[in-house]
Amino acid sequence: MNIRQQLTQIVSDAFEKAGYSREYGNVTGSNRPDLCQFQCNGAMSAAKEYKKAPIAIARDVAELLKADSRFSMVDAAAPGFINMSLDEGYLAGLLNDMAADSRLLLPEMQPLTIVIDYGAPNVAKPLHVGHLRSTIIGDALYKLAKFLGHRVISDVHLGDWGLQMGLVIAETRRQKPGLVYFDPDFTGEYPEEPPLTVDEMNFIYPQASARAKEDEAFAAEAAAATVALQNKARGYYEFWQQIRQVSVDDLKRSYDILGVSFDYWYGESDAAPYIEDVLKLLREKGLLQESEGALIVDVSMPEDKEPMPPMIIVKSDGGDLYGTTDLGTLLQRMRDWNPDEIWYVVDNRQSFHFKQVFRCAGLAGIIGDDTLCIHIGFGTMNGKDGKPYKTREGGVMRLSDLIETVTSGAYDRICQSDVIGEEEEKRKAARMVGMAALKIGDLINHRNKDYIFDLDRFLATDGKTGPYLQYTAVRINSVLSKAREQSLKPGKILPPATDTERDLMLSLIGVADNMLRAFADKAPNVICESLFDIATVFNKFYGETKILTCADESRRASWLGLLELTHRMLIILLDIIGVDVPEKM
RNA sequence: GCGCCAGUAGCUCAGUUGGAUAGAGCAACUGCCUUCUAAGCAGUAGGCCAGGGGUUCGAGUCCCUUCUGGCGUACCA
Repeated sequence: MNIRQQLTQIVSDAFEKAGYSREYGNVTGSNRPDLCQFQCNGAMSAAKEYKKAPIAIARDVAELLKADSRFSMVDAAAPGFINMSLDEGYLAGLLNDMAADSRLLLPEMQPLTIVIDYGAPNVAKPLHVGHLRSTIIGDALYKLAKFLGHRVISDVHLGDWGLQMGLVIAETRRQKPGLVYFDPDFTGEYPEEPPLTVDEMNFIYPQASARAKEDEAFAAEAAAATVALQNKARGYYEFWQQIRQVSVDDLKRSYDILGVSFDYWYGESDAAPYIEDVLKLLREKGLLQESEGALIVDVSMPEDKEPMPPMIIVKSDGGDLYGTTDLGTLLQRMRDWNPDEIWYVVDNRQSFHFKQVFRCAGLAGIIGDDTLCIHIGFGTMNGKDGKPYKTREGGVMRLSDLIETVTSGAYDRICQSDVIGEEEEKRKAARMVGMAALKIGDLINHRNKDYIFDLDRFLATDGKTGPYLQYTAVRINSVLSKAREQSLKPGKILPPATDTERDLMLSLIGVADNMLRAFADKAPNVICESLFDIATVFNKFYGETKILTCADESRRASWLGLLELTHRMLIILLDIIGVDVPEKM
């Protein structure tokens, strides 16, 4: 059990012993660090039930807690706070326990099977800055859930089966009509060479998209090509396989640089074999209706103030929609993995879509009551004008360009100091620092809100940034390796010698609780806050304390032990966020 | 029209589920490197938590309402 849970249990016991319900014993971190380390506000809530002054209840409970040697101080404060601080020997003991426990004193949890869907980067379109969010938020949640002991399955879930594919097919046919894929009389083997390079594809898609907007006939061609593809028409399907592969290879390179990997590279197209069954289920339940030539499902619920528009399952031209493939994918996931939870890490703008899909899946019995589908939405990246981010030229910024900018900024900064000599090591560190700046710059924001994309902030190296966290870890590492050179060994952690050291210890024992909170809220920014909390206190401690030259041997060993634990906590948390730490910087 | 999300320091953002004196970073100003990495530390200044009502011992947080912004709202994803 982590510290907050332990304290909650102790205080709950005291409430019970004093004759009150134990449900009032919840302990939280202190709002007034000048008064105490932990507090319980339950006496004030209990006052109503027991028709008694809150301060009297607080005193009853505090009186019992005072006898507990784990506290150095317990006090009842007006109007009814119970303030507590830990005995320093007990605190040191907790840290030693934590240092010995690979799970950081986290409670045993029932392991869940969780599927994470990263919401469809599109085939044939390069990754742009908007894709950064779903990738790194999803990756952080993936790693967090794994650390907590859950079984997690990630699926990049490519957008490879919708209209965008039809657009590329139609536009390519227009530009390169000679390709064998478009010859209906062709009966031979299709070539092994891909018909398009990534760059050609990245060029063709925007053209197609623009043309479809102004040319109705072309738009119809693209829609027809989409349906043909979904029916696996010969030629189209082989063409699609080729460009999908080219695109996936390119995406894999980008994700490699981001340091993100997926368990499955499924896409919408992999849902195709399940769509028959989805339609069958919907029909059996009598949910499918015809309307204006399309097949729809009414997903309204009595609690809606306004009836929700129906979900379109099959378009009037026979094509499948995003929602249809999502239902198919859901069926696949239930059959293959039977997950407890499915998390969709997708832009907030799609919340309506997911509401429809989840409702429809529930009605059709694709998912049962014991499977929880959650849309983990996030806000859009806006420019300084508050509108969706555009480059100076007016286009979307490609992710690879952003990474390049940030990395070269980090490289310049590294070259300003001389801690790294070798060129190759400089470049390696620059990649790590640049990536840290990028990831922390994004994840520090609460995921749900839109935020201002400010390149300068991503390039900043001081303040609340990724490089600050890395620098803190590098400093600790530097002391520890100097200690090793001098054969100084870390030892048992002793009760704190200074206020700052105590603050550092309190930050460290709070990590487990922060992880649980981050998990409950699906909020990586909580992990970031925990990191900055530790790093800030540590840097203060570092400035105040001469560690290696300390004459008292057991004190020095204790500090080295504390440094090791601090370093380990930083690394664990940074690893969840997806940030590596260089040797030097 | 209806629905969802948001409005907190000059700027960018936190705010532990209703607690005590609302916190960081940036920008500005003042100090600290012959001593374990100064990408650091200490300090100063900066607030009608969009406005108005309500709920209660207690509201940035919950309810109602107005204003402002973003997004969505049957055949894109």
